[in-house]
Amino acid sequence: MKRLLERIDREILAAGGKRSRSRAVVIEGFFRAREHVTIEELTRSVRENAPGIGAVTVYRTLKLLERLGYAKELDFGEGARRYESNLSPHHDHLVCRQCGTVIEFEDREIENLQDLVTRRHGFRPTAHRLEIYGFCRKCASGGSAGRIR
Amino acid sequence: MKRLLERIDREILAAGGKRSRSRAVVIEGFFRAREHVTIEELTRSVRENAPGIGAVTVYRTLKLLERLGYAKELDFGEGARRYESNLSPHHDHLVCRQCGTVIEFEDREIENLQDLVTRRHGFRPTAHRLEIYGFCRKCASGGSAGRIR
DNA sequence: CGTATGATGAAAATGAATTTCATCATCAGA
DNA sequence: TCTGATGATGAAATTCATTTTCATCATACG
Repeated sequence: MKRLLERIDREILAAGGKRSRSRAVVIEGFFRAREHVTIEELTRSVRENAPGIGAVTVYRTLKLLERLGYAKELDFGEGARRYESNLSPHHDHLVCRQCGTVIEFEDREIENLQDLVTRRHGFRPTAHRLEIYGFCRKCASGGSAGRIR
Repeated sequence: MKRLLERIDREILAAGGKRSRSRAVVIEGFFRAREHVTIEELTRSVRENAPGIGAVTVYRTLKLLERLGYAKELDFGEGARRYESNLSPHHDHLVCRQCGTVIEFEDREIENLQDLVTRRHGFRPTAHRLEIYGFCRKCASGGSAGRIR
């Protein structure tokens, strides 16, 4: 973690930025946070240690991490974005409509087929998003059976 | 088209709704519009014939069509939703980051693999979204080569 | 040190989407 | 055909996430 933070620090410097306490706290908070945090969640957790930090700084810092390639924006259609760390290998998401649980999965074969389709249309792909919405094991079987939200 | 509009009309009546001129205009406009319209686009085009129609009515009518299963919300991360008619069979999207072109594709095999993954995690799927972002043939080859937006 | 400039946070601005509310239109029953 | 209940409408107000502005603070670097 320390190495990572130092590396990001160096990249920011190299890009003409300056160090800042607040930003460091946000970055560390982000990598410690659970996967798929919202700005609001992250702001709240970061403020437990550093109460003064404004939500604006969290917004700005996550945009920065995204530009540097360390964070990825997600949108599960909840009205607010989420961010995940980009350190773990690529994966897609299963999102439970009942309890909100998100399961990550990775499927080489789906990816390969996507590449095929893309190439067939003369497209040069740069990114993709695949989300499957439904009900997780618990919610699908549980009594409150799947009302669609 | 006439049959379709009548059918929707009946469904609205059956659900306790009433007929309305404005709504009829919006619905017909929606089915005539190009795939993947934004509210703003649709409002503008609808107003060419019926100038008085408010954007709110367009919002409400599309929500209604979605509830009835005739429209589907899309989000290509542009800040505003798009809607597409749900009459044509299921498909996914290739979105060009340069010129905005959207190509639709359908791949049974990808769908099958998705079902497999989903089942493997005990999930009961209700919907999914797959979008591949990149550069279309023209933009990938053209001089203004792929700046990422 | 001193200064140029990046970073911050509060408040204001933006912009899509939704809600409110007074008014209008439609349906159903008399 | 009237008439009352209620759904639909559009303008304006509201909401809410995100972005911008701006005065101030902090950092890097000479």
